[in-house]
Amino acid sequence: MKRATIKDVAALAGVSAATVSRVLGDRPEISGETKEKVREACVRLGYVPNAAARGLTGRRTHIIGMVVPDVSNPYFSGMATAIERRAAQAGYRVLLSNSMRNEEQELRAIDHFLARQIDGLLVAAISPQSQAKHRALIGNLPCVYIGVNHSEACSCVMADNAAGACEAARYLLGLGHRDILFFGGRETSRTREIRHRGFQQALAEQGVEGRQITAPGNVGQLRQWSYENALELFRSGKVPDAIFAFSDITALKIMEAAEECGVRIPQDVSLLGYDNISFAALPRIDLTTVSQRKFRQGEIAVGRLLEQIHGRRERTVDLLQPELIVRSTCIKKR
Amino acid sequence: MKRATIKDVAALAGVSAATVSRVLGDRPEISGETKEKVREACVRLGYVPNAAARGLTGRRTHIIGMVVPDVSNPYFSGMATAIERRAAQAGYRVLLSNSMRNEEQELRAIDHFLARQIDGLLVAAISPQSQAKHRALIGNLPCVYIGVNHSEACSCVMADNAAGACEAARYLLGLGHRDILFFGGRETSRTREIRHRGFQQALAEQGVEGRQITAPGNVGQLRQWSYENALELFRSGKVPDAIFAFSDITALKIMEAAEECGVRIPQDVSLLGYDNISFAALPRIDLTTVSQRKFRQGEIAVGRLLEQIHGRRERTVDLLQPELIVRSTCIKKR
DNA sequence: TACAAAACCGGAAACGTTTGCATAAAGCCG
DNA sequence: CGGCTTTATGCAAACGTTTCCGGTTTTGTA
Repeated sequence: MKRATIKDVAALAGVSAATVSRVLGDRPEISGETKEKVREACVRLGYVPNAAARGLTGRRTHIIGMVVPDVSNPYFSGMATAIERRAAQAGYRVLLSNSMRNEEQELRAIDHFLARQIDGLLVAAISPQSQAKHRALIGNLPCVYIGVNHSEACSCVMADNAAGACEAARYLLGLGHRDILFFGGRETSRTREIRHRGFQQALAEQGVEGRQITAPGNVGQLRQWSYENALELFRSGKVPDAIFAFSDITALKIMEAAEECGVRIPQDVSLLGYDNISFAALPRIDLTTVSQRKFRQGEIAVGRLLEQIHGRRERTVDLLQPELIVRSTCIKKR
Repeated sequence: MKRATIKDVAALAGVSAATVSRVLGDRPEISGETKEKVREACVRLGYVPNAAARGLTGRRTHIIGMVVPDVSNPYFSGMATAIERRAAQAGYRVLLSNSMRNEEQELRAIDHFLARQIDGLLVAAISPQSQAKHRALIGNLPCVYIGVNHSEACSCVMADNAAGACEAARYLLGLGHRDILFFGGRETSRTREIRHRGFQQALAEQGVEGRQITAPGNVGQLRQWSYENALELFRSGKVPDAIFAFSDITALKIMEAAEECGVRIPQDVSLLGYDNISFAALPRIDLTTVSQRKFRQGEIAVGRLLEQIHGRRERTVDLLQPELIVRSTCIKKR
């Protein structure tokens, strides 16, 4: 039950392999009649070109690689869907890898992808150190970073985290809160750093000082950490006016801890998230948050990558403006 | 900046290409000394074997294909993570495709995958018709179906949906509910059919009759449909004792509609979901549901697929026992 | 009608591996 | 020390395409 090759098709159609190849490429130099015959032979044999052989002749493989920390995270799974769809439309397939926030795994994945002759790479790097190491491997392979970027030389598409955090913090200030706590995220996370900077800037404008609590870089389960530390916070009694959570997932964990401790949101403390994952919109949650437009990010990233693959080599940077989504977890300070 | 080939390595190490190939395969018939030399040359040149060429020689590509309806659905994204991880551990990469519940896209994806000489295929088929069509394409390529299966001939791993639904329905009956509504899912969905069958069976045991509301097969946004129809249900005033939702996502939409209509859960109506997606565990949601153990499913699926790839050709069927997760959305009937 | 230009197609090399077969060197036995 | 087995390596074919370079045949033009 071996698969038909181009030679089989050629034999059946009574032409040469070269001709078949040209028909498949829909090149102009063959007669309509021959094309017909060849196409017919193709379907008769159920012929499917062998991608490996194609890749070998030095041309496109039509595969792009994508490495993210974890697709089961709604943020990345949303992006992944958008990416896969746009890529498929353009005739590209995507090879997936989860780095699980592990530098070695991230590098190994990229290495494997390179061996596969991928045409381009999309990566959500876990750290600046890690990204720096990619560069050596990648060479001048088309590549765009998604979500975060730590290099002046790389193309990227990301949300303007500083602006988003700034806008959100201003909103909190506008509601009269002054004791605002920035909660969560790994201290090594660049994204956290940027959001925190936007947050600080907004506070500084009003001359108020902010607090923060961050997770050590090496915590395995950030969710777990968030829950435990929120619990501790609420039990300590030093509950702030408002909490600016690093992410929606973090915010959800904070809610959970609050529930546990009898702290009411938003009556006792306002809570603001970041990401606008789908569950934030549920009535029972109804979390005020900032939308990163991950879907759009994915689409743009693929678009930019394809541009690069097709020859455009300048660096591109797309900064999407995040949007504050006001729901019910933040209210005016009494 | 061309990549180094095996010949370059061979030249640098002063051996033949064949020898290099054998070193890479860590074959026993070469001397330790030569191995050293070759390995050294490899790192010096930053050599990475060309996977296309490897695939061409008729051997393994170490790629498996995975097609699911939509990775942004938490059910599949959880499974995808598990799959990718297990596959990576075994040295396999995974090519991802979303069928978006579209038969043509599903088939096209499989076709592309075949052209890529994948070693095996994991698919969550969208319908029996669709799956029947795969069979012709796939031939005897290793393949295991995940989540659903409609063919006696295919290997598969799935949760025992009938048993899960049955157990859940018995639980509802045990709480004293008699007017129980099975809500949601596409009428064309085999999974829905099976869950509904389990549900009916449990009811039949007690001699009670069940109602059901299903979505037409062609609705685009099932979530939207669920929300609207739940709204309609609650507004009609014909609120049942309990609702058995086809999935957690559906249940979430039902909650949303209930909120909107002032119907209280669980005081006015008990609600039970299915899937145990992560958000079901949040205190604000705290949905009673059935766990499908999607993570475990993914792991087993990869395991079975690898077995097939490595030669074992009998059909395997793994039916995981689902687990009822009791939370707070179902209470005793008043 | 003759000849150049187009149009169409085949031959063969090339892509980077793996592997069966051949071969050379080395070790073993008596 | 001569034949024989082992061990270690090289040669070359094969995998399925694409594409360059020509070679026929047809068409157009004078």
